[in-house]
Amino acid sequence: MHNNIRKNIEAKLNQRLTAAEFEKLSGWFVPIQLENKVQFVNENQISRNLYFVDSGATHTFIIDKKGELHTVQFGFEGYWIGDMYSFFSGKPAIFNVETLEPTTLFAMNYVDFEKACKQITKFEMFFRILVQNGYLNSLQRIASTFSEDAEQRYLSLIKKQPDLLQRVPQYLVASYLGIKPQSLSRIRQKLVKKK
Amino acid sequence: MHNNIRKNIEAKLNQRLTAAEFEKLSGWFVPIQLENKVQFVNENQISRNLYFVDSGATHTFIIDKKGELHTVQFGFEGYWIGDMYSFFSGKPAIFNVETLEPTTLFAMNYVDFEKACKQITKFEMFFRILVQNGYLNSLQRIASTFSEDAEQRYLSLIKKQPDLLQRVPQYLVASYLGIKPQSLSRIRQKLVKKK
DNA sequence: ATTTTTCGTTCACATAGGTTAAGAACGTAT
DNA sequence: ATACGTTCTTAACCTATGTGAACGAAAAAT
Repeated sequence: MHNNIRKNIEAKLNQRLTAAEFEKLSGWFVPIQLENKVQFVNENQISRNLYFVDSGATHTFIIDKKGELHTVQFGFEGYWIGDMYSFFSGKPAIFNVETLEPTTLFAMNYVDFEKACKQITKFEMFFRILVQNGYLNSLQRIASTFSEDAEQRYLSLIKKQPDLLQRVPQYLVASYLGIKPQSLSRIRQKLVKKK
Repeated sequence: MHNNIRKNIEAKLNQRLTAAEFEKLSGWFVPIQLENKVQFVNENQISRNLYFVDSGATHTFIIDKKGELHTVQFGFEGYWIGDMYSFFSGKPAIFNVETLEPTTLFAMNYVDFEKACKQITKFEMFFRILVQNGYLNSLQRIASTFSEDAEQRYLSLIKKQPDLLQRVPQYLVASYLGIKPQSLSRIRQKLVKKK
Protein backbone atom coordinates (compact mmCIF):
# COMPACT_ATOMS: atom_id res chain seq x y z
CA MET A 1 0.00 0.00 0.00
CA HIS A 2 2.71 2.49 0.91
CA ASN A 3 5.07 1.33 -1.80
CA ASN A 4 5.15 4.61 -3.71
CA ILE A 5 6.27 6.44 -0.60
CA ARG A 6 9.01 3.91 -0.04
CA LYS A 7 10.25 4.19 -3.64
CA ASN A 8 10.11 7.97 -3.44
CA ILE A 9 12.14 8.20 -0.25
CA GLU A 10 14.69 5.64 -1.35
CA ALA A 11 15.15 7.35 -4.71
CA LYS A 12 15.79 10.77 -3.16
CA LEU A 13 18.08 9.33 -0.49
CA ASN A 14 19.78 7.00 -2.91
CA GLN A 15 19.64 4.45 -0.10
CA ARG A 16 17.25 1.68 0.91
CA LEU A 17 15.00 1.62 3.95
CA THR A 18 15.08 -1.45 6.18
CA ALA A 19 11.90 -3.46 6.63
CA ALA A 20 11.61 -2.14 10.19
CA GLU A 21 12.01 1.48 9.12
CA PHE A 22 9.45 1.07 6.38
CA GLU A 23 6.96 -0.55 8.69
CA LYS A 24 7.21 2.27 11.21
CA LEU A 25 6.83 4.93 8.54
CA SER A 26 3.83 3.17 7.04
CA GLY A 27 2.04 3.46 10.34
CA TRP A 28 2.44 7.22 10.35
CA PHE A 29 1.12 7.81 6.83
CA VAL A 30 -2.65 7.72 6.78
CA PRO A 31 -4.33 7.20 3.39
CA ILE A 32 -6.93 9.74 2.30
CA GLN A 33 -9.21 9.44 -0.72
CA LEU A 34 -10.58 12.64 -2.19
CA GLU A 35 -12.93 13.50 -5.03
CA ASN A 36 -12.15 16.05 -7.70
CA LYS A 37 -12.27 19.73 -6.61
CA VAL A 38 -11.93 19.13 -2.89
CA GLN A 39 -10.00 21.83 -1.05
CA PHE A 40 -8.18 20.20 1.84
CA VAL A 41 -5.84 23.02 2.91
CA ASN A 42 -7.34 26.46 3.50
CA GLU A 43 -5.61 29.78 3.79
CA ASN A 44 -6.15 31.09 7.33
CA GLN A 45 -6.85 27.64 8.77
CA ILE A 46 -4.27 25.57 10.59
CA SER A 47 -3.06 22.54 8.62
CA ARG A 48 -0.49 20.47 10.48
CA ASN A 49 -0.19 17.81 7.82
CA LEU A 50 2.36 16.83 5.26
CA TYR A 51 0.91 15.09 2.21
CA PHE A 52 2.29 12.63 -0.30
CA VAL A 53 0.38 12.39 -3.57
CA ASP A 54 0.00 8.68 -4.28
CA SER A 55 -2.21 9.19 -7.33
CA GLY A 56 -4.19 12.08 -8.77
CA ALA A 57 -3.38 15.77 -9.02
CA THR A 58 -3.53 18.90 -6.83
CA HIS A 59 -2.70 22.56 -7.04
CA THR A 60 -1.43 24.91 -4.37
CA PHE A 61 -2.59 28.49 -4.82
CA ILE A 62 -3.14 31.90 -3.29
CA ILE A 63 -5.89 34.42 -3.92
CA ASP A 64 -4.54 37.97 -4.13
CA LYS A 65 -6.15 41.24 -3.01
CA LYS A 66 -7.89 41.61 -6.37
CA GLY A 67 -9.42 38.15 -5.91
CA GLU A 68 -7.17 36.58 -8.53
CA LEU A 69 -5.84 33.07 -8.22
CA HIS A 70 -2.13 32.31 -8.57
CA THR A 71 -0.88 28.76 -8.76
CA VAL A 72 2.20 28.24 -6.62
CA GLN A 73 2.75 24.61 -7.56
CA PHE A 74 1.04 21.57 -9.00
CA GLY A 75 1.26 18.19 -7.31
CA PHE A 76 1.10 14.86 -9.11
CA GLU A 77 2.00 11.27 -8.22
CA GLY A 78 5.14 11.26 -6.11
CA TYR A 79 4.95 14.93 -5.05
CA TRP A 80 5.05 16.12 -1.44
CA ILE A 81 2.67 18.95 -0.76
CA GLY A 82 0.91 20.94 1.94
CA ASP A 83 1.39 24.27 3.65
CA MET A 84 4.83 24.06 5.21
CA TYR A 85 4.39 27.28 7.06
CA SER A 86 1.37 26.04 8.96
CA PHE A 87 2.86 22.57 9.31
CA PHE A 88 5.92 23.84 11.15
CA SER A 89 4.68 26.92 12.93
CA GLY A 90 1.22 25.70 13.90
CA LYS A 91 -0.15 29.02 12.67
CA PRO A 92 -2.81 29.42 9.95
CA ALA A 93 -1.80 28.39 6.44
CA ILE A 94 -0.81 30.93 3.79
CA PHE A 95 -1.74 28.70 0.85
CA ASN A 96 -4.73 26.71 -0.36
CA VAL A 97 -4.53 23.21 -1.77
CA GLU A 98 -7.24 21.56 -3.84
CA THR A 99 -7.57 18.38 -5.87
CA LEU A 100 -7.76 18.58 -9.67
CA GLU A 101 -8.73 14.92 -10.06
CA PRO A 102 -9.92 12.16 -7.75
CA THR A 103 -6.80 11.82 -5.63
CA THR A 104 -5.23 9.46 -3.12
CA LEU A 105 -2.99 11.09 -0.54
CA PHE A 106 -1.00 9.88 2.42
CA ALA A 107 -1.03 12.32 5.29
CA MET A 108 1.43 12.58 8.16
CA ASN A 109 0.65 14.86 11.07
CA TYR A 110 3.22 17.01 12.79
CA VAL A 111 3.46 14.93 15.96
CA ASP A 112 4.24 11.80 13.96
CA PHE A 113 6.60 13.77 11.77
CA GLU A 114 8.66 14.69 14.80
CA LYS A 115 8.70 11.06 15.93
CA ALA A 116 9.72 9.99 12.45
CA CYS A 117 12.60 12.48 12.35
CA LYS A 118 13.85 11.36 15.75
CA GLN A 119 13.46 7.64 15.29
CA ILE A 120 14.47 7.31 11.65
CA THR A 121 17.52 9.36 10.77
CA LYS A 122 17.09 8.51 7.09
CA PHE A 123 13.66 10.12 7.10
CA GLU A 124 15.03 13.27 8.66
CA MET A 125 17.75 13.38 5.99
CA PHE A 126 15.22 12.73 3.30
CA PHE A 127 13.03 15.55 4.46
CA ARG A 128 15.93 17.97 4.62
CA ILE A 129 16.75 17.17 1.01
CA LEU A 130 13.10 17.64 0.07
CA VAL A 131 12.90 21.13 1.55
CA GLN A 132 16.23 22.13 0.09
CA ASN A 133 15.18 21.05 -3.38
CA GLY A 134 11.92 22.91 -3.06
CA TYR A 135 13.79 26.03 -1.99
CA LEU A 136 16.24 25.84 -4.88
CA ASN A 137 13.48 25.23 -7.40
CA SER A 138 11.61 28.26 -6.23
CA LEU A 139 14.74 30.44 -6.42
CA GLN A 140 15.28 29.28 -9.96
CA ARG A 141 11.67 29.95 -10.79
CA ILE A 142 12.11 33.54 -9.61
CA ALA A 143 15.17 33.84 -11.82
CA SER A 144 13.38 32.43 -14.86
CA THR A 145 10.40 34.72 -14.33
CA PHE A 146 12.74 37.68 -14.57
CA SER A 147 14.92 36.48 -17.42
CA GLU A 148 12.41 34.82 -19.74
CA ASP A 149 9.21 35.97 -21.36
CA ALA A 150 5.95 34.05 -21.00
CA GLU A 151 6.45 32.16 -24.27
CA GLN A 152 9.82 30.78 -23.16
CA ARG A 153 8.48 29.87 -19.73
CA TYR A 154 5.59 28.07 -21.38
CA LEU A 155 7.92 26.13 -23.67
CA SER A 156 10.19 25.11 -20.78
CA LEU A 157 7.17 24.03 -18.77
CA ILE A 158 5.65 21.76 -21.40
CA LYS A 159 9.08 20.36 -22.15
CA LYS A 160 9.51 19.47 -18.48
CA GLN A 161 5.93 18.24 -18.00
CA PRO A 162 4.52 17.35 -21.42
CA ASP A 163 1.31 15.94 -19.94
CA LEU A 164 0.49 19.04 -17.89
CA LEU A 165 -1.98 20.49 -20.41
CA GLN A 166 -3.77 17.17 -20.66
CA ARG A 167 -4.22 17.02 -16.90
CA VAL A 168 -4.95 20.56 -15.73
CA PRO A 169 -7.15 23.28 -17.23
CA GLN A 170 -5.33 25.84 -19.31
CA TYR A 171 -6.31 28.76 -17.13
CA LEU A 172 -4.44 27.17 -14.24
CA VAL A 173 -1.35 26.67 -16.38
CA ALA A 174 -1.63 30.39 -17.20
CA SER A 175 -1.89 31.23 -13.50
CA TYR A 176 1.25 29.18 -12.89
CA LEU A 177 3.11 31.01 -15.66
CA GLY A 178 2.01 34.36 -14.25
CA ILE A 179 -0.15 35.40 -17.20
CA LYS A 180 -3.86 35.59 -18.09
CA PRO A 181 -5.63 32.74 -19.91
CA GLN A 182 -6.12 34.96 -22.97
CA SER A 183 -2.39 35.58 -23.15
CA LEU A 184 -1.60 31.87 -22.97
CA SER A 185 -4.14 31.29 -25.71
CA ARG A 186 -2.44 33.93 -27.84
CA ILE A 187 1.00 32.40 -27.21
CA ARG A 188 -0.23 28.95 -28.19
CA GLN A 189 -1.83 30.30 -31.33
CA LYS A 190 1.40 32.04 -32.30
CA LEU A 191 3.37 28.82 -31.76
CA VAL A 192 1.03 26.83 -34.00
CA LYS A 193 1.45 29.38 -36.78
CA LYS A 194 5.25 29.37 -36.43
CA LYS A 195 5.45 25.68 -37.38
CA MET B 1 33.78 37.55 18.45
CA HIS B 2 31.04 35.13 17.41
CA ASN B 3 28.37 36.90 19.41
CA ASN B 4 26.21 37.89 16.47
CA ILE B 5 25.96 34.28 15.38
CA ARG B 6 24.94 33.28 18.88
CA LYS B 7 22.26 35.95 19.08
CA ASN B 8 21.02 35.03 15.63
CA ILE B 9 20.68 31.33 16.39
CA GLU B 10 19.11 31.90 19.80
CA ALA B 11 16.60 34.35 18.36
CA LYS B 12 15.46 32.00 15.60
CA LEU B 13 15.31 29.03 17.96
CA ASN B 14 13.76 31.05 20.74
CA GLN B 15 16.08 29.13 23.04
CA ARG B 16 19.53 29.73 24.52
CA LEU B 17 22.72 27.88 23.66
CA THR B 18 24.80 26.50 26.53
CA ALA B 19 28.36 27.74 26.94
CA ALA B 20 29.64 24.36 25.73
CA GLU B 21 27.48 24.41 22.62
CA PHE B 22 28.51 27.94 21.81
CA GLU B 23 32.17 27.14 22.22
CA LYS B 24 31.97 24.20 19.86
CA LEU B 25 30.10 26.19 17.25
CA SER B 26 32.56 29.07 17.46
CA GLY B 27 35.35 26.71 16.50
CA TRP B 28 33.59 25.73 13.31
CA PHE B 29 32.90 29.28 12.12
CA VAL B 30 35.97 30.80 10.53
CA PRO B 31 36.06 34.60 10.16
CA ILE B 32 36.72 36.04 6.71
CA GLN B 33 37.36 39.70 5.92
CA LEU B 34 36.59 40.86 2.40
CA GLU B 35 36.95 44.14 0.52
CA ASN B 36 34.16 45.70 -1.50
CA LYS B 37 33.31 43.98 -4.82
CA VAL B 38 34.89 40.63 -4.05
CA GLN B 39 33.10 37.66 -5.56
CA PHE B 40 33.51 34.70 -3.23
CA VAL B 41 30.99 32.24 -4.70
CA ASN B 42 31.15 31.54 -8.43
CA GLU B 43 28.61 29.89 -10.65
CA ASN B 44 30.11 26.63 -11.96
CA GLN B 45 32.63 26.35 -9.14
CA ILE B 46 32.12 24.17 -6.11
CA SER B 47 31.43 26.10 -2.91
CA ARG B 48 30.93 23.91 0.14
CA ASN B 49 30.55 26.76 2.59
CA LEU B 50 27.73 28.28 4.51
CA TYR B 51 28.24 31.96 5.34
CA PHE B 52 26.98 34.21 8.09
CA VAL B 53 27.18 37.95 7.39
CA ASP B 54 28.59 39.53 10.53
CA SER B 55 28.85 43.02 9.02
CA GLY B 56 28.71 44.43 5.51
CA ALA B 57 26.56 43.54 2.54
CA THR B 58 26.42 40.99 -0.25
CA HIS B 59 24.27 40.07 -3.19
CA THR B 60 23.51 36.67 -4.67
CA PHE B 61 22.86 36.74 -8.41
CA ILE B 62 22.69 34.86 -11.66
CA ILE B 63 23.68 35.92 -15.16
CA ASP B 64 21.12 34.84 -17.76
CA LYS B 65 21.68 33.74 -21.38
CA LYS B 66 21.50 37.35 -22.55
CA GLY B 67 24.25 38.26 -20.10
CA GLU B 68 21.89 40.10 -17.79
CA LEU B 69 22.28 40.07 -14.03
CA HIS B 70 19.40 39.12 -11.73
CA THR B 71 19.65 39.57 -8.00
CA VAL B 72 18.30 36.57 -6.13
CA GLN B 73 18.83 38.00 -2.66
CA PHE B 74 20.74 40.59 -0.71
CA GLY B 75 22.59 39.72 2.46
CA PHE B 76 23.22 42.10 5.34
CA GLU B 77 24.26 41.73 8.98
CA GLY B 78 22.65 38.64 10.40
CA TYR B 79 21.84 36.96 7.06
CA TRP B 80 22.88 33.44 6.15
CA ILE B 81 24.03 33.14 2.56
CA GLY B 82 25.88 30.94 0.08
CA ASP B 83 24.95 28.52 -2.64
CA MET B 84 22.94 25.84 -0.89
CA TYR B 85 22.86 23.67 -3.94
CA SER B 86 26.61 23.38 -4.10
CA PHE B 87 26.88 23.24 -0.31
CA PHE B 88 24.73 20.15 -0.06
CA SER B 89 25.33 18.35 -3.33
CA GLY B 90 29.04 19.06 -3.71
CA LYS B 91 28.33 19.98 -7.34
CA PRO B 92 29.17 23.37 -8.94
CA ALA B 93 27.22 26.35 -7.66
CA ILE B 94 24.28 27.80 -9.58
CA PHE B 95 24.58 31.29 -8.06
CA ASN B 96 27.25 33.95 -7.62
CA VAL B 97 27.82 35.91 -4.43
CA GLU B 98 29.75 39.15 -4.19
CA THR B 99 30.35 41.79 -1.53
CA LEU B 100 28.76 45.22 -1.91
CA GLU B 101 30.77 46.75 0.95
CA PRO B 102 33.80 45.70 2.98
CA THR B 103 32.33 42.66 4.69
CA THR B 104 33.05 40.31 7.57
CA LEU B 105 31.75 36.78 7.15
CA PHE B 106 31.89 33.62 9.21
CA ALA B 107 32.23 30.52 7.07
CA MET B 108 31.40 26.95 8.00
CA ASN B 109 32.42 24.14 5.68
CA TYR B 110 30.25 21.16 4.93
CA VAL B 111 32.24 18.66 6.98
CA ASP B 112 31.96 20.83 10.09
CA PHE B 113 28.31 21.47 9.29
CA GLU B 114 27.62 17.75 9.45
CA LYS B 115 29.47 17.51 12.76
CA ALA B 116 27.52 20.45 14.08
CA CYS B 117 24.18 18.91 13.09
CA LYS B 118 25.09 15.61 14.74
CA GLN B 119 26.63 16.99 17.90
CA ILE B 120 24.33 19.94 18.53
CA THR B 121 20.68 19.12 18.01
CA LYS B 122 19.78 22.76 18.47
CA PHE B 123 21.93 23.73 15.53
CA GLU B 124 20.30 21.15 13.36
CA MET B 125 16.87 22.47 14.39
CA PHE B 126 18.00 26.02 13.77
CA PHE B 127 19.19 25.20 10.31
CA ARG B 128 16.01 23.42 9.42
CA ILE B 129 14.05 26.52 10.40
CA LEU B 130 16.41 28.67 8.34
CA VAL B 131 15.91 26.67 5.17
CA GLN B 132 12.17 26.49 5.69
CA ASN B 133 11.92 30.23 6.11
CA GLY B 134 13.99 30.79 3.01
CA TYR B 135 11.74 28.47 1.07
CA LEU B 136 8.56 30.17 2.24
CA ASN B 137 9.93 33.61 1.51
CA SER B 138 10.78 32.62 -2.01
CA LEU B 139 7.32 31.13 -2.57
CA GLN B 140 5.79 34.37 -1.40
CA ARG B 141 8.11 36.34 -3.63
CA ILE B 142 6.87 34.32 -6.60
CA ALA B 143 3.30 35.09 -5.59
CA SER B 144 3.98 38.81 -5.21
CA THR B 145 5.77 38.96 -8.57
CA PHE B 146 2.62 37.65 -10.20
CA SER B 147 0.06 39.63 -8.24
CA GLU B 148 1.71 43.05 -7.95
CA ASP B 149 3.20 45.48 -10.44
CA ALA B 150 6.74 46.80 -10.11
CA GLU B 151 5.63 49.96 -8.29
CA GLN B 152 3.88 47.99 -5.57
CA ARG B 153 6.82 45.61 -5.22
CA TYR B 154 9.14 48.59 -4.91
CA LEU B 155 6.98 50.17 -2.23
CA SER B 156 6.78 46.93 -0.23
CA LEU B 157 10.52 46.51 -0.50
CA ILE B 158 11.48 49.94 0.79
CA LYS B 159 8.89 49.60 3.51
CA LYS B 160 10.49 46.34 4.62
CA GLN B 161 14.08 47.55 4.17
CA PRO B 162 14.09 51.35 4.27
CA ASP B 163 17.89 51.54 4.18
CA LEU B 164 18.27 49.35 1.09
CA LEU B 165 18.61 52.25 -1.37
CA GLN B 166 21.22 53.85 0.83
CA ARG B 167 23.31 50.70 0.86
CA VAL B 168 23.06 49.16 -2.59
CA PRO B 169 23.14 50.76 -6.04
CA GLN B 170 19.77 51.38 -7.58
CA TYR B 171 20.41 49.18 -10.58
CA LEU B 172 20.77 46.20 -8.26
CA VAL B 173 17.51 47.05 -6.53
CA ALA B 174 15.95 47.10 -10.01
CA SER B 175 17.48 43.69 -10.79
CA TYR B 176 15.97 42.38 -7.57
CA LEU B 177 12.55 43.76 -8.47
CA GLY B 178 12.78 42.19 -11.92
CA ILE B 179 12.84 45.45 -13.90
CA LYS B 180 15.41 47.63 -15.70
CA PRO B 181 17.16 50.53 -13.94
CA GLN B 182 15.38 53.01 -16.25
CA SER B 183 12.03 51.61 -15.19
CA LEU B 184 12.86 51.95 -11.51
CA SER B 185 13.93 55.51 -12.16
CA ARG B 186 10.63 56.18 -13.89
CA ILE B 187 8.68 54.64 -11.02
CA ARG B 188 10.55 56.74 -8.47
CA GLN B 189 9.97 59.89 -10.46
CA LYS B 190 6.27 59.14 -10.68
CA LEU B 191 6.09 58.60 -6.90
CA VAL B 192 7.77 61.93 -6.20
CA LYS B 193 5.26 63.72 -8.40
CA LYS B 194 2.33 61.96 -6.75
CA LYS B 195 3.13 63.51 -3.38
C1' DA C 1 -31.87 15.58 -24.59
C1' DT C 2 -31.86 20.18 -23.21
C1' DT C 3 -30.23 23.80 -20.58
C1' DT C 4 -26.70 26.05 -18.05
C1' DT C 5 -22.18 26.83 -16.79
C1' DT C 6 -17.39 26.69 -17.57
C1' DC C 7 -13.55 26.96 -20.61
C1' DG C 8 -10.83 28.32 -24.54
C1' DT C 9 -10.36 31.48 -28.50
C1' DT C 10 -10.16 35.69 -30.87
C1' DC C 11 -10.09 40.59 -31.40
C1' DA C 12 -9.57 45.69 -30.56
C1' DC C 13 -7.68 48.57 -27.56
C1' DA C 14 -4.95 50.02 -23.17
C1' DT C 15 -0.81 50.04 -20.46
C1' DA C 16 3.43 48.63 -17.92
C1' DG C 17 7.74 47.98 -18.75
C1' DG C 18 11.70 47.36 -22.32
C1' DT C 19 14.89 49.70 -25.62
C1' DT C 20 17.85 53.10 -27.23
C1' DA C 21 20.12 57.08 -26.66
C1' DA C 22 21.66 61.34 -24.61
C1' DG C 23 23.01 64.04 -20.92
C1' DA C 24 23.58 65.14 -15.85
C1' DA C 25 25.49 63.87 -11.44
C1' DC C 26 28.67 61.65 -8.86
C1' DG C 27 32.91 59.26 -7.50
C1' DT C 28 37.64 58.03 -8.24
C1' DA C 29 42.10 58.27 -10.19
C1' DT C 30 45.47 61.10 -12.08
C1' DA D 1 41.68 70.79 -10.64
C1' DT D 2 40.88 67.71 -14.49
C1' DA D 3 39.52 63.68 -16.71
C1' DC D 4 37.41 59.28 -16.77
C1' DG D 5 34.16 55.89 -15.70
C1' DT D 6 30.04 54.66 -13.44
C1' DT D 7 25.34 55.45 -12.03
C1' DC D 8 21.07 57.81 -12.44
C1' DT D 9 17.68 60.40 -15.08
C1' DT D 10 14.80 61.65 -18.86
C1' DA D 11 12.45 61.08 -23.14
C1' DA D 12 10.62 59.02 -27.48
C1' DC D 13 9.32 54.99 -29.24
C1' DC D 14 8.36 49.77 -29.16
C1' DT D 15 6.39 45.34 -27.53
C1' DA D 16 4.46 41.91 -24.51
C1' DT D 17 0.88 41.27 -21.76
C1' DG D 18 -3.54 42.98 -19.65
C1' DT D 19 -8.53 44.21 -20.36
C1' DG D 20 -13.08 43.64 -21.84
C1' DA D 21 -16.17 41.64 -24.71
C1' DA D 22 -18.16 38.34 -27.89
C1' DC D 23 -18.52 33.68 -29.49
C1' DG D 24 -18.32 28.67 -29.86
C1' DA D 25 -17.17 24.28 -27.76
C1' DA D 26 -17.11 21.32 -24.06
C1' DA D 27 -18.67 19.82 -19.69
C1' DA D 28 -21.96 19.60 -16.06
C1' DA D 29 -26.48 19.90 -14.37
C1' DT D 30 -31.27 19.31 -14.98
